[in-house]
Amino acid sequence: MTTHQNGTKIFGSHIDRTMKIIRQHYMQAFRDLGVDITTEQWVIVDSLFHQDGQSQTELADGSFKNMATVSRIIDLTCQKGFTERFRSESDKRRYRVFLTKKGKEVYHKIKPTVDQLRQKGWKGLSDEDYDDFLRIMNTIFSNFKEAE
Amino acid sequence: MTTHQNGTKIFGSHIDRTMKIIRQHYMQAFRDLGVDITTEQWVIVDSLFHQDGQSQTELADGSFKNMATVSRIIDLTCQKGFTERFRSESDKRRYRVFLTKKGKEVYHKIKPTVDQLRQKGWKGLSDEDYDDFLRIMNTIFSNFKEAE
DNA sequence: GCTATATATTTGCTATAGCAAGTATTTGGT
DNA sequence: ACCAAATACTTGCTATAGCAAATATATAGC
Repeated sequence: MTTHQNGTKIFGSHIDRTMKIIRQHYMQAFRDLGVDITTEQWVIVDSLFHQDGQSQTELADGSFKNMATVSRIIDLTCQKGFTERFRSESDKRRYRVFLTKKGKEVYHKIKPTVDQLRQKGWKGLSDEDYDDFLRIMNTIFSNFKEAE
Repeated sequence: MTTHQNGTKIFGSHIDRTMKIIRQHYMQAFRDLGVDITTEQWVIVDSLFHQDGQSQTELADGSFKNMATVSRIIDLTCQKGFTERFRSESDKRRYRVFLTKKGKEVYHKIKPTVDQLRQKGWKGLSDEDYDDFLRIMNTIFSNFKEAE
């Protein structure tokens, strides 16, 4: 992986490969735990645990996913019995998505492992690094976002 | 997006959303250029431009992709006439993948735009930030990689 | 030279991802 | 109250992604 090239900074490939290995280790950890859930399904379950009854649009915005993608992920979490969909009373276009009892159990089963993975991933890095990390990631994000 | 939570550092979601927006803007730029190519196909074309005749395994390793994924990406770049596959003489299990004339033209057409995107993405960030960025990304990567 | 093992690639399966088009419902303007 | 535009969601299409099993070829150990 070349680091420099006529002054331009290459960042995409580093971000890509880091994201891939994170995903792989999450998947492996969930498999080891014996929970049939993917990382993207976990993101939704985690989001609902902290705020239950979100609409699919809210879930999409919160997880930076496409509405179509969220629609399909929730198809699967519902099939697996982690979530339930109900039409919103006040706006019949919307669903409200809720965690089931099983969904909450899965959350509690997985959460400690997620914390361990986060600590493992950040090992050797400091609080200052975290500030830098957030600033750099948010800057790149905004540089593209603001151009939209 | 919560930044802290009982001391553990959340990094996956930031990396994920940044990677997504990068990909989207690359895709849009390629569409605007009128070139029918995806970001992942671009990665392969770029790699071959710098070292032609790589095997699929080498391309997979260099781009942190799965061999199956690379196999399918190259199916598409061959269909589109950007690349060609030939069986290696010395090892008939392998292919050697080469850029075609069209593939090289596509590279030259796209490269300036890619440089612009890189500069745009890094705007507001310094050379020191780049060192931090590389160190942090590589540390997270290694923290997981070394556990394998 | 044979056989077990390793390597390179493909194919099938499932999931994520984004775009575009379609449906249903709601909202805003008049 | 009515109609146009906006919003929420789904579905079809194509591409990326990883795992596992299958095929073909190469290599190592004997």
